[in-house]
Amino acid sequence: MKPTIYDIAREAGVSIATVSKVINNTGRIGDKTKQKVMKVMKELDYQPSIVASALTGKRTHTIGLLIPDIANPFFAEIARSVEDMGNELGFSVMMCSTDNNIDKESKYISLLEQKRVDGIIIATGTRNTDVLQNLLKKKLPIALIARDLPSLPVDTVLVDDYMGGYEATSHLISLGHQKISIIAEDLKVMSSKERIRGYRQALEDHGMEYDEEQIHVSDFTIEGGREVAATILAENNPATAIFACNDLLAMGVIQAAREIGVEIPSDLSIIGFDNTILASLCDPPLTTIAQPIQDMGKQVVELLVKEIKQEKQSKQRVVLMPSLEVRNTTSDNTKNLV
Amino acid sequence: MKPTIYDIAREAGVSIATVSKVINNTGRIGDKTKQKVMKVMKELDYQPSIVASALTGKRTHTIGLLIPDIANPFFAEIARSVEDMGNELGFSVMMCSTDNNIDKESKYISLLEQKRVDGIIIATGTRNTDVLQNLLKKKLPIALIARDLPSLPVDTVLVDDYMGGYEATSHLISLGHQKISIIAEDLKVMSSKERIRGYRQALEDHGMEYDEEQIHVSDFTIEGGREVAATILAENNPATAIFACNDLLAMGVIQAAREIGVEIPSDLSIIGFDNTILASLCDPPLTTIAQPIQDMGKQVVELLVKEIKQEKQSKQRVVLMPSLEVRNTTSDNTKNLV
DNA sequence: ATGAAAGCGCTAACAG
DNA sequence: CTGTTAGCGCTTTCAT
Repeated sequence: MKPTIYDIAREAGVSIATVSKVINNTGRIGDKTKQKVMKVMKELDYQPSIVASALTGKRTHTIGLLIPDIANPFFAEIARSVEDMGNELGFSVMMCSTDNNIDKESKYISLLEQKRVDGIIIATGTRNTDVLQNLLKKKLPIALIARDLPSLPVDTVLVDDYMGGYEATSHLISLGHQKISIIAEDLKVMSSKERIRGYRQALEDHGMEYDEEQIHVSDFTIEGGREVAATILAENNPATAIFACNDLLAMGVIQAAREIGVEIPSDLSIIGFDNTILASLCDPPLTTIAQPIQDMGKQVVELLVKEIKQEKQSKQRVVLMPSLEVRNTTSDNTKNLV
Repeated sequence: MKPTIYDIAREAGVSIATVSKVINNTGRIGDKTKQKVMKVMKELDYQPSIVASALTGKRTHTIGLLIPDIANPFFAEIARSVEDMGNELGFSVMMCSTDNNIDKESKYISLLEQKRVDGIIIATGTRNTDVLQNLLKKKLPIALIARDLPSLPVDTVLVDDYMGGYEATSHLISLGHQKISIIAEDLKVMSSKERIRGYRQALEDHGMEYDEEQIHVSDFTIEGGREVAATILAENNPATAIFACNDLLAMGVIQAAREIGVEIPSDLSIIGFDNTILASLCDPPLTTIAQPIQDMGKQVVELLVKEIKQEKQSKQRVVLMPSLEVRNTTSDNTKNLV
């Protein structure tokens, strides 16, 4: 069996209270006893049980990370930065892929509560406000990343989606495109709405017409992007540029274009969003709006941990700026220059 | 405060033992009391504390997953399948990215022990046999995925790397390539050795010369692949085909080739290993050796959980077959046909 | 400076 | 069929 605090106490000839104190470096213990206890702990390869410690009201030092899918490069990258920062601050992270499914989400959250995690970071897109509201009531610290729920008083870290949408569209416009389609993820999700708003504003600022018809909705899969793009390209007088609201969608657009022989970027310009590893590897490399993933992950964890340690009273929203990453899927709209 | 078993007991007018029994569905309890208790649990939104339950010797229903990097698509995909299967069997997974760093690995393992995880799945590549040996001694269930440690009696799920190396090389040979380089991950790691052995055997079976000079070593990063490939392509009479031991490496090779104007596949054929999402998205799409990731993840979890539940006595090795996925980075070696 | 003891929320005999 | 009770390993007053 694993040695317990009793074994250490016995072996060191002290009480368990003393051992506990040296473990936690609390109270006052003589230097000799301290050394002695530490020595015994080493010898017996003793590891305090976090489970037992948590039962007495201390933290579990574990946080939950709710994301749509860990196999999605964008979220995998977020997960990595969350894990790194969490680890640095002494927290392990439990991963929960919800597929944006409301049931899975609830189930996972309930599970995390049972396991008494110290806090939860949420990146999933469901508009599951009730469950979150509930968490809030229970005082379970939560923080949002890459996701916005303005109605909820929670720490949030995200990119300025409106700005991103604006920049993406402006880039396309500056290249001479007159008909620009947008493929959004989900009209009900805030970030999606904001990107569309940015798209619209850019159009209007440049005196171009905003046409509802050009708004297409898909999900966050390659397949989804492929299908929608196929529809768009099959139109009579198809758009010469497509703004895909995430890189995965953009991959789908590239595939769809390739399938019907549409050249990128000469026949069709494409811009994505996220700047995942895919953007630099696909063919041709994708022009996209970059999110500062590392920074975002780092900041949510910091916020959440402060919340956990009750080192702060007010909730915060930190909005980071996205940036345009020009690669090879966008170019002058030569067709219209003829 | 969260309601405890005492709250339920009081509210339902029974003892905590009774409540415990209805929670775990053990012992015999009258139907009425059962209903009553369940009703109260619902009303108070009671969730049994897994922490407390674990302290009494029951499982934590949590497993650790040690991988080099969750942001690496191959491991992210593994993680997803592990998470899904784990979830299905009632286990949460804690993610641990070690960067193949021996210290991080030890630290994470120690942490997982403290948190009393029920078992650990290991996919990291360090030859950290001591730590594992230790785990084995402590009877902590562990299982290996995509990784082989023949000296250790542990459940293992992997692909036949030798076969994969053989197929990859044979494919290249069948295309007429006479000079084939291989970029391996780490000569000390079993899977790497096996892939090289397969490469060598294929060469010999086809009456071709095996040349140590053609074995190059890198890591598992794009950058690493790029650098090594640059070296290879800068040789006097460079290889006409490269077998990159993982997809990431292959991405680097593609980049290196592009940088110096070497056409793929006409000037250079490339084959990867893993068949991650990258393989289908890069440009040109990568011919590669596919690992049945879903199946692998599913099977390790099953093995580990059986081990945890002590439903099996003997350790097992399951070796799955890889398969060749032909895409566009390999073609006839036309040069030599001239 | 150190120890005794109560208690965290739950499980598992053992009684009744 | 249900309740009493003794832990599980640790933290935390409160004495000494």
